[in-house]
Amino acid sequence: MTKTRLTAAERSEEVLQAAVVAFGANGYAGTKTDEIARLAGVSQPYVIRLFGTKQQLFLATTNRVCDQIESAFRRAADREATLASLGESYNELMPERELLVVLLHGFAASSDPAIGETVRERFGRIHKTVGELTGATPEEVTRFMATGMLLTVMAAMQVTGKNPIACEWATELLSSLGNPDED
Amino acid sequence: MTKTRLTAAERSEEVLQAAVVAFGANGYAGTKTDEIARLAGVSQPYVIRLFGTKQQLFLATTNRVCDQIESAFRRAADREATLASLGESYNELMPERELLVVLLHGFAASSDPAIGETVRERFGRIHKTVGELTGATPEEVTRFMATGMLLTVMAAMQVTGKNPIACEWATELLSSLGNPDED
DNA sequence: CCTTGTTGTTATCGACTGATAACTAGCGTC
DNA sequence: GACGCTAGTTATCAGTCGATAACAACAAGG
Repeated sequence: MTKTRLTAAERSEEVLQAAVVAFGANGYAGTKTDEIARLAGVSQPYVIRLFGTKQQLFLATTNRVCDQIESAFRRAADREATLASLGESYNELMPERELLVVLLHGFAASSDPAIGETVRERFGRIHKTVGELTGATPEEVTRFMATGMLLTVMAAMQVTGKNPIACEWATELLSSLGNPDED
Repeated sequence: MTKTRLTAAERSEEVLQAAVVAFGANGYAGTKTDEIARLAGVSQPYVIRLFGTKQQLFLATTNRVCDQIESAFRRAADREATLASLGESYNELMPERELLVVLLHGFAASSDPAIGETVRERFGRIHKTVGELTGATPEEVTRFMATGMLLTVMAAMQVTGKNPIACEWATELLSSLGNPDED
């Protein structure tokens, strides 16, 4: 457990992973840089120096999360280019509940101009990517995104993911997602 | 513009309306009680004394917002008990973008146990209410909620509501909501 | 008009929190 | 094996923010 010295890039990567967890749990305004630092095992000022600003760290975290979501969709489309296939990749994403939830916190922090701009751009990109990957109709893509938002919100409410909070409506709702009348 | 003296209940009501605006704009952690106070035209300590705690004020705000959403749905069902009718009431809710967005901020703040519990309870209630009011199948209700979440997220991103931020994907997405292949 | 209860304010605390500055220490290299 | 560069720390500030306490002003009743 001796202090392992890493390059700035490597350490930034670790901090970014910690940031996903921390921001996912408490959102942009609700997360202190000190908590991220503790999760990453470094000092709080160093976190700031690596990313310049809490805001920039959040933007980096958001972009990283969106990259991961998109690449998960790409991998799924690689196996089978259907909405159903991409939908299954949600389950692949779910275990790390934070991924989706960080995005939700980005939406919530949209009143900050820089965050709003980033988040709109990334959401639009995901929307476009899903359409291109599957060749589905706009209506189908929109419904897919809608379902995704519902799952994201439920993840934020902690009724999905590992050890979810018990909730009758949640289980009922999830089961009614399993059998859509078509697809 | 002389100081109008109100009863505590009346003033609380005004503060609550200000809280909807403020929390809707910046979320739970991102909003300062002082800003709510300024919006309501009273001093910050008085806001605290009326509600005890910032958290309790947020809970009151959340509950009030959910009440308004539910009653909007009830009014819509009173006119016509279909999902399409309830869906139109979204447009009625939209002008005050904040209403939906406050709820989103509640989801985002679910890591706070008290907020999480409240928000889960209220979301489940809305879900149940929609089902009861329309008699739609669980799958239909779920899809309705999913669409609602998508609209809520878009409201948070400021691409809907009065003077929305221009966005190609947003207009495209909204138009594909207008013509679902059935209903 | 004076007392009393309720509305509302000003003053202020104490904890927090992002950011800066200045210093320390490991690692390669000539 | 000193030098220099980059990784990382400790110390600390300056501004914020929720909350408390003490006080002020207004209205109603006797």
